[in-house]
Amino acid sequence: MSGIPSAGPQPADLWPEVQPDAARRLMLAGVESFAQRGYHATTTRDIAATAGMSPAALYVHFPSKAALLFAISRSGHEQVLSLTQQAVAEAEDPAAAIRDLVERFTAWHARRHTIARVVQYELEALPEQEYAVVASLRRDIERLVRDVVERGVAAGLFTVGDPHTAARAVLSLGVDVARWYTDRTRLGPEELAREYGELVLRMLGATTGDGA
Amino acid sequence: MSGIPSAGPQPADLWPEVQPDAARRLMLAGVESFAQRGYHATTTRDIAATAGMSPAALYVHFPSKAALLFAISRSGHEQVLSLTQQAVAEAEDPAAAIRDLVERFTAWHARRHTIARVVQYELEALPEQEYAVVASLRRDIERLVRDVVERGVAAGLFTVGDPHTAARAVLSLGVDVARWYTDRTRLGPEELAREYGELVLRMLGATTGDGA
DNA sequence: CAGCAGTGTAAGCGAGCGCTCAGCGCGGAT
DNA sequence: ATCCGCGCTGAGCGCTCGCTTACACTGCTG
Repeated sequence: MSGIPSAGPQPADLWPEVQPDAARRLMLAGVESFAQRGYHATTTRDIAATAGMSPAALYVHFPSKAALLFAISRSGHEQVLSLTQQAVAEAEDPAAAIRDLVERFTAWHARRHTIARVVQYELEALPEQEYAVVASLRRDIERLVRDVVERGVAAGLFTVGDPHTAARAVLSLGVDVARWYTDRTRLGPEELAREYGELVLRMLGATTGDGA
Repeated sequence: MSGIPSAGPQPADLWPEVQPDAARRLMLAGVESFAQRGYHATTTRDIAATAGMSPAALYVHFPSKAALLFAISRSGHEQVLSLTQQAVAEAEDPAAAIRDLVERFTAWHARRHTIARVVQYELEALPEQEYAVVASLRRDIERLVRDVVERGVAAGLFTVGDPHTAARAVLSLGVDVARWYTDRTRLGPEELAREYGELVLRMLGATTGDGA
């Protein structure tokens, strides 16, 4: 998969750009802990221990436990937004855009289910200002999907009663993957993604079935 | 606050059978607090204050904060299971069963979105033994849905690649309603439910479209 | 009237929380 | 050789947490 030795379910190449190596290890440890127990049930001692440091080391790199969550959450949301934008930009028509979007969105939530869990389910633990930043990113993602669905309906490619609700359903399907997907799930991220792409296109009443 | 029957978003008739009135008020307060802030971020003082009592009063009716969560979670899961069973029992064929099931499941998660949030997203805060009880209820629900989808495929009513994944998707759609639905959502629970029923039948490639 | 079970409270205990701070080791520049 | 500053630690502060205890009030029973 990755090319670098690695081993274990933890994606080692997640934030290659995050500078002091210890800061990256803390983010990794934070993701692991927040995903497993939730933000509020995780102690700074948990995170530090997972990262192999003393509790005080966290505060050398992050001003607070909440700031660590924010770094993880913002980065994750930016990844999802960018992946969504790419799908829409590269597709030739709304149907292809939706298929590509759902496939990438689903595969990301399955492959990165640990981060995805934090991104999707721990955002309400963020302080007000930080919450506003990720809420804005989330609105961007939602608007993007809604626009594609509406363009598809306008072009006569989709037949749905309420485009707004249909767009919600499309995102719901992908988001919820983060809740139930584990490393032991029978289908791999790409297989699941392809399956979900099919399901969503049918759900939207896409006239184009398969084709190239 | 209450006293008078209903008014407000809080369903006053939720647990009419729960015996000492104060115990029911504590469960109501727990639901409200757990849904808003999450189990771990909620203090026993929060719950008591919302219920209009002193912190110690909680321990007159429940042996622990976790026991209160369990009472809420088990009751919610039992409601969902029973509503799912009814839909399957009363339907004439798998297509009608799925439509009815999705409609009831979705409407419940929308109308009771506060409890649904606790039921779907706070179960991992339960102690091991209590978790096992609700996990068993959840497996029952999943098996029920999977069986209906498989019967539909066997009868040639549905066309899906992988019934197991399709069943997951059906439940996902409904569960995720608890995450995003609010009292300010444009569509009411029943409207949303009907829309979702349509979407799911199309997603499963149901040959029967509408009809009575 | 006494006795008692059921329901509630004020006060506070021990533990663990997020976070701080004085200081230490070590690599690189002087 | 010395010094500086970054990365990190051990110790611990102040606070809030879940929960307990001792006690009070109410209404029912004999």
